[in-house]
Amino acid sequence: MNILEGLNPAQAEAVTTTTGPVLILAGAGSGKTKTLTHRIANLIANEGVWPNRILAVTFTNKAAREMRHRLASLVEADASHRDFMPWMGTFHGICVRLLRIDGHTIGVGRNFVIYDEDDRQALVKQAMKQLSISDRDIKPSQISSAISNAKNKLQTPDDLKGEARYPFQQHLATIYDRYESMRRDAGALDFDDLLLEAVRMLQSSPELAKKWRDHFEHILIDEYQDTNAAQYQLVKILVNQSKNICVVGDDWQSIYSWRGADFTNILNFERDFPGCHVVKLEQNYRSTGNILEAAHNVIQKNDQRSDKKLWTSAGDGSPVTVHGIYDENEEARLVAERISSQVAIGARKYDDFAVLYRTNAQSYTLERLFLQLHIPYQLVGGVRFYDRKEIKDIIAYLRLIYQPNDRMSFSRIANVPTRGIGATSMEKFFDWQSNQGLDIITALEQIAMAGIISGKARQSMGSLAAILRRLQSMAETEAPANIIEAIINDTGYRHYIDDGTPQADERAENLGSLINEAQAYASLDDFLEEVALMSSADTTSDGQKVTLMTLHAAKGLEFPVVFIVGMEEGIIPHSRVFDSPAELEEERRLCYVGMTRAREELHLSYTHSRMQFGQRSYNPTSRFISDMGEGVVSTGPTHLGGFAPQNLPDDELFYSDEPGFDIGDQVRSSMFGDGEIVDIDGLAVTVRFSSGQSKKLNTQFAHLQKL
DNA sequence: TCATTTAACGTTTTT
DNA sequence: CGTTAAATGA
Repeated sequence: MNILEGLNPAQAEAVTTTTGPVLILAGAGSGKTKTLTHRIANLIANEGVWPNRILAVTFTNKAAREMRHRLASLVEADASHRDFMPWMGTFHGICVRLLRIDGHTIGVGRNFVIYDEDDRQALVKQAMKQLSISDRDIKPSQISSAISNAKNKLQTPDDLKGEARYPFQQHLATIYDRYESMRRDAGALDFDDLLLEAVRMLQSSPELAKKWRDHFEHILIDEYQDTNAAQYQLVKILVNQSKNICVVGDDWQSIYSWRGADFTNILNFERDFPGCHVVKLEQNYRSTGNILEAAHNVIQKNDQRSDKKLWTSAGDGSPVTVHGIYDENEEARLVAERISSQVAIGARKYDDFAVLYRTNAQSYTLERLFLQLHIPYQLVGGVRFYDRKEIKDIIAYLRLIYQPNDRMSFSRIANVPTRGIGATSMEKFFDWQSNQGLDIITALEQIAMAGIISGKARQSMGSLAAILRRLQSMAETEAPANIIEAIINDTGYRHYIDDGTPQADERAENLGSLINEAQAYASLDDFLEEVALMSSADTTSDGQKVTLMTLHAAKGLEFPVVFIVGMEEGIIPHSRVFDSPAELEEERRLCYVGMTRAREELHLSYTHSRMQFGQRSYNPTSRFISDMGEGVVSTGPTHLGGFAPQNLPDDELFYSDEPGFDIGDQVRSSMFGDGEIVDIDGLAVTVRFSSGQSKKLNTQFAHLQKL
């Protein structure tokens, strides 16, 4: 049996300890996916566990897909039952499956649609309108994320109402409540509901909980450090008497606390499952010694962390390089030239490189230059394929056919392509529809006869109803790809996007790709689910291209050469975390994750100045740079020819931390009038002006005059 | 009702 | 700076 071959002793121990709780503390690059895959293979091939009785949770769909492939090739040798695969997927995906099977017990219909971030925010907006709460004082986006937070902590509107102490919280609870009833009426679940409702379902019925507890003999969870309260609760419910639960994770790589993830879940695993078997994977197979050492030195500065020391037998390798650059354009140029020259001499291929950054906005400069220099690149994240307008429109049609109560989707497509159904007609329609208690398609059919709505709109609604009804019956027999084609043709959408602009072709192409994607799915619910749960990390890498992505998106990946750009205070660590020690530690972990993606070369850069918010800003070098230690770091070129800083006046080249102001100084600004300095933070001063408002200003730009 | 213009606004990270 | 949402006029 080759399943145990090629594993080191710690990995083998993790694979062969098949009963009872197991905690695998796996450092970066220690072969954790391999261990997990082999563990599953071993359970199936050597322990005789029925694959269907195994639940394996991964962080992304891509990870699940990869694991499935590796598992297939491992087990294939003696596994005749290829169709039988373990339950594999993300928490969200698993919950969808559970809810489709048993959701009806708590009133969740089988054909629910899944709302994404945009849908949720749009619905919040509608809820606020209904409650006549102005979106000037309270931002829908703020409410939307607050609702998400509440759901991740399993809090209901009533829970919030109970502890509401400020007007905002009361409003929040009210809007949340209305949002929930509107969402239910639409037959929809949002992202967080998938977890929340699955937990609620299992908690509501002891028999149901027992059914699934008995079903899953083995549970494995990857990236356990990034589980949130709802996911944790789900795990606790599903683990049965024999406690065959195996979690893998690394608290040093926990970077999703802003999404409700709680890495103390992994630190407390031993407490939750007493007597658990702990395996530490500390041998790193990915990076060279210098990279590992520098990354280690950065993470050491955190207080909230477990103790471990990764090691490698790979040798020191080249030192980590640090480049101080003039501005973000020069930074992009440095990266581009490094890549081009290495590819030109045949030392590397384009897909050996990854450029990592903290915020998506930073990709812009890189993209522009890469396009100019004809460097092929692939952007992970950013504007997702499924976020494009034309794609979302078609998806909305599909959703409406699938779930004819989905108002959100109907609102989106009612007048797309334009058919003369305006805001007033829509309002009348919704009023009438909810009074009659009909689903949207039926209501459309009947409103034409009711004489509520006049002229053109009335006629349009009638013909739209006919089209939708026909598509709906089609959906019972036809594959998703055919339905999409029918939508594009029958609704006049194809003609609608062909508006003569240069983007018309691109849109048509996108629709073609959508049909292609859909070919892979046999049923509408599978396709809609896949679309809804698709993540940016799930974009398949294709061909010889440099990869551009955020540090977050890089989790779990590796590249021979990694650039991390924007190593500046305010970017990494991000300025929004400065007053929170816990969040600062997360930034440090994020930096650690980025650094440990590199196999052979790691290049870091920071700039003297950078355009942010359309303003030039001057950020000090990131504190993480000085934490890396001197032995492993070599300082690279600090500028490139042509745009060298020495061409510039001295006073723009260097700045001191002393802005020449003190707290309490009276100053005059040409923009805001007179005021008093109330706070100083490096080059930024906060001024309270006589008008009453406070402003944070950069002393280099504001031209404040001392009085 | 729709298209064009104008204003505001936002940038952390995403299943 | 660049994008999207509201406002305005036709």
